[in-house]
Amino acid sequence: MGNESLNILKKFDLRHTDTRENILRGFLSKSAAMSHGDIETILMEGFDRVTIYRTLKTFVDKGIIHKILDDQGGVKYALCNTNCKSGDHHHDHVHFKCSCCGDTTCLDHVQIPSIDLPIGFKRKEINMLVQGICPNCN
Amino acid sequence: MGNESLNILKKFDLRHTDTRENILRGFLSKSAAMSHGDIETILMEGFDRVTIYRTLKTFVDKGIIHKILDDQGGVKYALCNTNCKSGDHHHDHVHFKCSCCGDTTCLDHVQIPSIDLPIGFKRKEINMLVQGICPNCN
DNA sequence: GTAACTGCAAAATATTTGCATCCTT
DNA sequence: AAGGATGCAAATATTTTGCAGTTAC
Repeated sequence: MGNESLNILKKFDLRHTDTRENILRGFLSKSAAMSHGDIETILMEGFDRVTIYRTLKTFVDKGIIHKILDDQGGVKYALCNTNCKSGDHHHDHVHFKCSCCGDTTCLDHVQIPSIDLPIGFKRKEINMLVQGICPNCN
Repeated sequence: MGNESLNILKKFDLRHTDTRENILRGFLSKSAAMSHGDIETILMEGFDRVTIYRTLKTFVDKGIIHKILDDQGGVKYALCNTNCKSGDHHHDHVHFKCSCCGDTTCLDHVQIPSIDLPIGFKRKEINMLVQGICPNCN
């Protein structure tokens, strides 16, 4: 068994520090995506804003977490489920934001449907954000 | 014929001012979405940053333009093509961002495909952002 | 020991608010 | 004339950068 967050840090060749371990623990224990503010909250006092920014950046770069944007430009982060590698994210799943509780989640098993683009357009990556009501609020 | 931007202002019950007319002219003459910075550029000097913010907000509220976010959270605006009313936008089309030239456009004729959500989720609104290469850069 | 990581200060950016003045209707 | 719109200053919010000190390996 061992400590899941430690394993992740080791797997991605990152040093083990308190901030990193706690942030990872937060992600592992919560299914919804977290904003910078959410993370500040779970860390309580004693952690530096800047360190959080840098930690999140590091995690995104390594492919441990990915950025999620809502319709208003709000930034959140969530664990990468599949095999994302450094600088190479694969997220062809849908993001869902509940307009009631505000939680944003990755619908890992919902594939983004294919789409017919007009002539001349070449698709590379698709992001899809669905807004509505989640099961908890329904 | 007359002045298109004047007509729009009249239609939406807004006063005719230089800033508004010029910003609208900008939108009408450009097919790609514009960021706050883009607008500052086309207006050249003599216009206040704050006024632009307020003008854009007014236009969004009235349903003249809509906000578009790219994958990095960049904010752009584009004219509403269809019949959007005050506080009630209808944008079931796809947004396309060219990773080459950076232009973001509304693919008005591409409908967002329907999607099967897991049980318990209720869809309200869907946003779709496709990234790739546009015809101009292809 | 050394490179990586943190924490603090400060800079750079982005957006909002208050208020006096000016302009459209 | 009157309310709406603007411009300036300043407040907020968000993210980045520099650097010295600390820590994991």
